[in-house]
Amino acid sequence: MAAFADAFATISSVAESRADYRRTLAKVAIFSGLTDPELQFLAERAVPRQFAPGEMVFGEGEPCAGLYVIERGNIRIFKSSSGGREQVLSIDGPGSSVAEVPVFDGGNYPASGAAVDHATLLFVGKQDFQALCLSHPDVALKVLRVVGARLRRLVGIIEELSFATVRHRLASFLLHLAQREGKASAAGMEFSLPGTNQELAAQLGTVRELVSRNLSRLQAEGLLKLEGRRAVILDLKAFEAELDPAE
Amino acid sequence: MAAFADAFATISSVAESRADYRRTLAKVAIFSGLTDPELQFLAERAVPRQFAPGEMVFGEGEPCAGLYVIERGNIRIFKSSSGGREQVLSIDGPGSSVAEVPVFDGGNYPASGAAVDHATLLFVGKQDFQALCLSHPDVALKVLRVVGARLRRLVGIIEELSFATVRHRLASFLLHLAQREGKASAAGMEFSLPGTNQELAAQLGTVRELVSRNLSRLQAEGLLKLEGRRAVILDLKAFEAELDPAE
DNA sequence: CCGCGCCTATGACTTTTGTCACAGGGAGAT
DNA sequence: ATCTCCCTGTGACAAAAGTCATAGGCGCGG
Repeated sequence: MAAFADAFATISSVAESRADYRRTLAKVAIFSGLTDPELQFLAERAVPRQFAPGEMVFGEGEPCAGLYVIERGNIRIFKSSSGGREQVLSIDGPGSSVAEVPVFDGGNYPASGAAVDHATLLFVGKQDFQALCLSHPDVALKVLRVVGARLRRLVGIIEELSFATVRHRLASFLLHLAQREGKASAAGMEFSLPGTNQELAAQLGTVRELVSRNLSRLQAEGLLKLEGRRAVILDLKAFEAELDPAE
Repeated sequence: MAAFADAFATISSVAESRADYRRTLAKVAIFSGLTDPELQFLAERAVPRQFAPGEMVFGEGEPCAGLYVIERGNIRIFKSSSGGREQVLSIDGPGSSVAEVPVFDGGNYPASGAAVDHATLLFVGKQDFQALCLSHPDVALKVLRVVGARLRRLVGIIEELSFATVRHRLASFLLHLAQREGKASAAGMEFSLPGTNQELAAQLGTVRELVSRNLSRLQAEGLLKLEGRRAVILDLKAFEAELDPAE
């Protein structure tokens, strides 16, 4: 009886999950516009996977079996050097897909992926996805749009690494952050720094110490105020001026 | 009579060009596998354009009207900084296509393109190409493969800029060059440096002087021999060893 | 042949970046 | 509480990157 109840619960939770998956998939850019049966087709084949904070989703150089759709949490895509440094390429949140590229060119993962926080992903097999693209040409076009956006971001990173100083990159990062998630307070735009200085450094392509130093310097110059992980941009204009000269 | 002869010559040369275009298009990765009528469709709509060495094909930020297929010559895709520096993203030769990405995401060109030498391109309009992708899903998949390769290259550039020194990048560049176009001579792999030091610097993401200095240094250390624009890698192993430690 | 323009090579210097070492702070576990 | 552990902040230093100025080479047109 207990066994029966367990089995029933499992079946019903599976059915429920599938419906959840379908809802999750429907929200993803590359699958928007698909009909319910098509989503159902994918949902039935999707494999859910849970990740703890910091856990690897895939490693650079590994052969690619399929792509992931983010249901919950955030995934950090990064390169790591033999010296132990990391360079973040992107951080993607719920509704994004990850690793579309290697699915198509047949190569290995060009970079590693790890969960930032506790994350739930749906894995979609390579063959299923390719089949979908062949039967639904507009899906391929949507993937191209998404990959295009990714490519633009990478070009942006190259531009910054090649032309801009760490100070510059930091200022630019903070400004974007403030614009996206900052709240206007009496003093200026207020927001909180994401993650540790180490993680910030990985996104800017530098090391912990330089982030710390440059934050201090911006504060000493009166452009920024820091209180723990809360930051306030005091002089928005000066901050923006920081971006013009050398970019 | 002369007018008639001219007109005839023009007509016949146009017909001939279209056949040429079709042959050119057939060699391009993203169009491989298309049938003759399909190629013909594109060839009839393709617009040929000639470029002098150094001439701009498109500029960063301009709206994108379509993509280019390279018939002859080489195109350099690059970003430029306000300080006058340039960062080369890729150099593509005959049989490659350029600017596929902005065709799909509808955005502007993310970087500039200029002819390296005297170049002949075929311009394919956005709408024609999108229509083709919708009617031939495998074309979209091929585009995805090409774009994927491009993305991988960009990730490689980021990795080098972020983790490797100029010396490192230069050594790596020379090694690749030697492997691709070098001839094994008595002393070692011989090849010629492409373009000026300035152009080399743009590909490595640095400035003229550092290229010059590092070349000298490699020579002083006995790894490399230079005679004008001819270079010989004397110690292949030492050169390869140069790549391991910090990458 | 000479002068001009463009390229290379190189020394001297500045700025930026990165490394190492160490002190202190705060959160959580025992 | 006190002890870890991990994070931050910083000074001192080393290495790399970039700037500026200058000298010299090479090819080309007048």
